[in-house]
Amino acid sequence: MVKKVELTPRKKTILKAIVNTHISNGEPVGSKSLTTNQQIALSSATIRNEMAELEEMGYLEQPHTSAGRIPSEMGYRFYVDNLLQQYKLTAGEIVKLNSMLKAKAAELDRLLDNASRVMTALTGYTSLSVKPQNISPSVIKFSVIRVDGITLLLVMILEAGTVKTSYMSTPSEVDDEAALKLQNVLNHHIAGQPMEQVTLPVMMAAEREMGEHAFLIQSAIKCIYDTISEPEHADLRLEGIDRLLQYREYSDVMRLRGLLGALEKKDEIVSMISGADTDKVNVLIGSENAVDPMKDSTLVFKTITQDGHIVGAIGVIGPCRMDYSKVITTVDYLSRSINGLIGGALPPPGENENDPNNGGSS
Amino acid sequence: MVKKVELTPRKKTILKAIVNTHISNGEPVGSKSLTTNQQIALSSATIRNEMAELEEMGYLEQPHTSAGRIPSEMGYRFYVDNLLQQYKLTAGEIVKLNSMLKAKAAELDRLLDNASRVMTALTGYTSLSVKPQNISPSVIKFSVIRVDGITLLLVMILEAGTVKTSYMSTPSEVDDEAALKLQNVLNHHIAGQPMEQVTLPVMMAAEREMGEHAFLIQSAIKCIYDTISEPEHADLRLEGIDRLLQYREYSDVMRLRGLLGALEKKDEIVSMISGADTDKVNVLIGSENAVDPMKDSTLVFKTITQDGHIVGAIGVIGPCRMDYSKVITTVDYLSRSINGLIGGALPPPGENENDPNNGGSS
DNA sequence: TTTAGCACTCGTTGTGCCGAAGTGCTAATC
DNA sequence: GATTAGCACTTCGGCACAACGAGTGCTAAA
Repeated sequence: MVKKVELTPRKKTILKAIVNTHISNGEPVGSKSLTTNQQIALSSATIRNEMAELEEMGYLEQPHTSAGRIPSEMGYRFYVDNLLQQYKLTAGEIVKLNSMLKAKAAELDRLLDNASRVMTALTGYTSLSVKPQNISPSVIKFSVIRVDGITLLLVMILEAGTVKTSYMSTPSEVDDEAALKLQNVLNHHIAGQPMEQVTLPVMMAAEREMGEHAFLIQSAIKCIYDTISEPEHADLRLEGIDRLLQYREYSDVMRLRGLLGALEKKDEIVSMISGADTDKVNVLIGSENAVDPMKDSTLVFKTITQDGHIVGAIGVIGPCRMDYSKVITTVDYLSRSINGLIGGALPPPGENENDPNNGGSS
Repeated sequence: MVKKVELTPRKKTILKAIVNTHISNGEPVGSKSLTTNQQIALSSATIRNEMAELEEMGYLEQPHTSAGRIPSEMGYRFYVDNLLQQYKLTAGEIVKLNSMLKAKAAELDRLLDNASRVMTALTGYTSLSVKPQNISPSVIKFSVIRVDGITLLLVMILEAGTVKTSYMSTPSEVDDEAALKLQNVLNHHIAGQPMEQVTLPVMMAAEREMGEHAFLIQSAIKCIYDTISEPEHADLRLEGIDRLLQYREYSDVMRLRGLLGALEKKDEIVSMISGADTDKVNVLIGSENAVDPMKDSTLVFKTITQDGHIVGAIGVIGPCRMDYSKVITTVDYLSRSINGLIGGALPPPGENENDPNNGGSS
């Protein structure tokens, strides 16, 4: 049923027009409504024939006999891959984007949240931001701060610059000197290696070096372990959920519920995103999404990387009939900006340089 | 129309029965269906009369002439204040609650998240957790860690034990000694006082003490200021939004959208919660909620306090016909547990001691 | 004071009908 | 051969209408 033939330019024009109008009004588009289109100087009958062929080829679908056509997933895919017109951010939009990012926000957390908010505001879709868990990262540097007699604060600087802190209770009183000692020993023996390699011999060496305060090592290592290897329950945040409801695709309660339920399973989403391409905007249309209740939706996202590691992602979720052009551009712009701000390799995008680089994925 | 008269015991029983059955099935309850109730050995006609009077008094409403009655907001209020039967957490539920809390989680953030999750799981309603912003807290103790030549990490221990960190770029190379110096000076001059009191003279004194590294003070103070006085954009999190959709109250898309939209305005919700009573479970029924789109919903929450300050809150949001008994008990149990864990004055609740202490609020 | 009975109300459900939109196909036209 | 006009056909959505049922209020009897 689906023949893989190159589309004629005319078919492309028609397909593009169909997708565009369907995206904007959500209704099946009929042959007649296309005759008003400037690009297409054809009668409705001709268009009907072309549409029939496009359907034959798999790019269009008909909800029922006497309705217009809507793009199939394959149609959207083709549109995204080949027909997308470049969206140009307006000056106002760029100002909005930048002002959001300029807000004192050196920390990734806050950057992601801000980005999420502005994405929702600009695109009108629900947006998401992800901070994936670090898989047992190693600590670059320790610092031990004595809070009071029996409480220490461990500060851990992790690989990507992330900072974690954790309070640690000590079995007995410790003084500043002991804290400093602990700090030195931790930096000496533990820092720089993944936690799996902190084996018994390593710990014993550390204890030896601690001298009379050896008892601190046990608690400290447990504390470190708990802090950095905690699952961090895959932080996924949604912003603007109410936006979903403006599309009739989600007025079916069961479908909406399914989607929301799926989005609650944050780990799944996060692992999906973590496995994606890091160098482009990923567009997962309909059943390209692994999770079943998302098969009616489209997820557009791009990862944030630092030193080659994925440290997060931002994206947008909405119906398949999505303003791809605008969404992709926005996601791309923001992710580049963030990458730039956190000191990644990519420069922050200039105001005129928007190259979404949207490649297919399925 | 609403006469303030004491209800007869029989009226109470009937009202209670009505609320209970309406809560469980969501439909208007008719006089006949109540005759099967053991507590009420009356004919439907008698019950009808009582119901008519209860409606007269304002406790019940009739969606339309030939439907049963549903509780009015006032009915719910009375139910919550006077008729609520003690819900007894089952052993299994307590296990669930505790296991969630035992998970290594000394940090409030994680505690709140966990609590939220388990609340949703146990009650079946959407739950929320709030971490309000600290209004310009003062730093108890500073620690300065030299990351590399031109980067320092400031660690700030705030009043309630919260730890904040922030990277700070230095204008020129600094060594360990300078970092240590900065730490001492910050602890000496800045620690312990609210940021408003860090005035020019204070800063100058600090700079004087810094000697050749005086230039660090400016950046440091700006950095501190940015970090601790940042609005922290009122952190409100929802868990289990999909749960909302199982109630027919929210199958009306516009209403649902309104509610979700309102919940997106996190600041409003947070400020509402921050202004609430700290020593009991707050129950805001329908129009007792300040925000308009929440007027069809009920919000049950309790604040988490530490040293008398509100440091967070957990709660549940759902339709007015909510399983108040279970929800209130769960929220109370969890909030007490958390208060206990973060070292508040209240002891964590024992397994048999559930005293929700639900007072009216409007 | 309670209850049985009955007329009444009103929402819900199911049915049939009609119009609108849009198609596919055929035959005429360029 | 490609395009177009015309027409019969299909399907959905909305509307009116009737039948039904649940539940009430009221009256009169127990």
